[in-house]
Amino acid sequence: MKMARYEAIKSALVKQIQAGKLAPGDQLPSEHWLADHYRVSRMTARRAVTELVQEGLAVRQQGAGAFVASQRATGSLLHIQAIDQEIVDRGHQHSCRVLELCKVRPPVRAAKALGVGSRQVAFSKLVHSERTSDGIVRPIQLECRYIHPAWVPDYLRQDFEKMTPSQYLMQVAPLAEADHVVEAILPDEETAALLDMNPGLPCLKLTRTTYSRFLSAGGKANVVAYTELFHPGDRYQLGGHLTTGN
Amino acid sequence: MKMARYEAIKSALVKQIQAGKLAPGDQLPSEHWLADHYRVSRMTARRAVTELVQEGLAVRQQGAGAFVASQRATGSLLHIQAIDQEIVDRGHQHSCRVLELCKVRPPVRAAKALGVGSRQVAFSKLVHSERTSDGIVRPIQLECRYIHPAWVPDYLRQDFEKMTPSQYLMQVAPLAEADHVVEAILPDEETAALLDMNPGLPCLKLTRTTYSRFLSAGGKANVVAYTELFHPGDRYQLGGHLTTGN
DNA sequence: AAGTGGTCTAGACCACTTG
DNA sequence: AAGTGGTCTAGACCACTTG
Repeated sequence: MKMARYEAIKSALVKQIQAGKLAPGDQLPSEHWLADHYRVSRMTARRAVTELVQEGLAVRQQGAGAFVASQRATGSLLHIQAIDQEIVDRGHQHSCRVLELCKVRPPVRAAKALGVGSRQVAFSKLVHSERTSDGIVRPIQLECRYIHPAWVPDYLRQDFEKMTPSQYLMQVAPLAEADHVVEAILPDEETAALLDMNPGLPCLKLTRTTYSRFLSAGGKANVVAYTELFHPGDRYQLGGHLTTGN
Repeated sequence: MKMARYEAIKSALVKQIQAGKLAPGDQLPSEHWLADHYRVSRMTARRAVTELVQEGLAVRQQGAGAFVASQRATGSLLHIQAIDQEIVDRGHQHSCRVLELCKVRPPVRAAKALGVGSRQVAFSKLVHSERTSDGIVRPIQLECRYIHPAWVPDYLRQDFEKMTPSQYLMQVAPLAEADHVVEAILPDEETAALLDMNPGLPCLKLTRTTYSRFLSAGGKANVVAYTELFHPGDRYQLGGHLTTGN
């Protein structure tokens, strides 16, 4: 197992950072110096530094140099998946039921996120259920989604029991980004009933604002959807494993 | 504003992917072909492809080629920060109070995560509070942390009102990764009291398992800490913005 | 055997920051 | 003015996958 030369340089630098010889804020050796010192071309030395930057261990500033990144506080990442995917990944069966699919005047928070003022938008309300291997079916997510009208003229004509709104949107408006907010709330009566849960027990609520990869052009907004997702607290948890540092 | 040549190639490829001319699974033009076609060196063509891969739009397979990545389900990421950082970022003041700092026999779930059997481990229990600009101080997080004994012999001698456990651990055992689980729960009486919240109102609970970047060696475990974090549901939400794809 | 990506060279010019 | 990173060239050899 031969180590690439850029990897050797990189791990030498990592070692110095971990040993504290290079403290946060300290300047790394310049790419030219590394190239000389390790007798490699600058492209190779540069790659070592580039990977440190990509891994969040260093930052670069053109004209000035590369510096050891300040230790980030326990910054970690949580991966959020589509609910149907999540259920399938657990080895269970997903199904969903459409409760509403119509035009509505959105609540203020949704109208704000979508930037539609007081115009009407497409709205869908679904319950996603999970069937475990014992055959038990239980609701796991209530999805309330407000769609920017410019983006999805055909949204209201879809059959979301066959293809989830999330899947449909992915096709017509490839998604690039999403904002998420996670909260613990007490469900209102209707939500508790739809999720088949004891009122008084908490809900995990996700609020998602979805953006498209296509840049906004010609009056089309960049925000595609504003979605509120409610989960029974005793039946659903959000899990994630991801690396620290950037 | 001149566009770099690798960026031009990259955006040409992105356009073809978005237009559907290159569908998921299709092979991208080879780096050699791109170099010829755009009259650039292969290093430059390669960089264009490399960035597509890093952005999750393509995957490479040595010897075979690069291929358009399959559209992922709405996978998005949530950034989780250390609480003190989060409070400071909001422009408020952070403080914390140590409730317990001792050795304990950990609960089963913690013992399992740490891999310590029935041995004793270091334990800390803190309340983190936020002081807003109006001078109001309110608890925002209850932190219960179990520490693998092999990793932090001096843990129990620290003054965590000066430096948070998270900051301390970062110094002695540089963190690489963390598992997170997010739940909505009802707090028990003690937790509700410590967080100064109405019992009956929900808590946002984060469970974090922290790993070190240093590989396990000589019997030292790789898991550094198992932590449970409780937040008042009406005062705290987890927010995050991040790109999709990968 | 031919094509592909993975690594690497030994230069070059440029934009930018710093003393 | 000197040093730094940002981009780029025109090659090379290698490891790997595919027909």
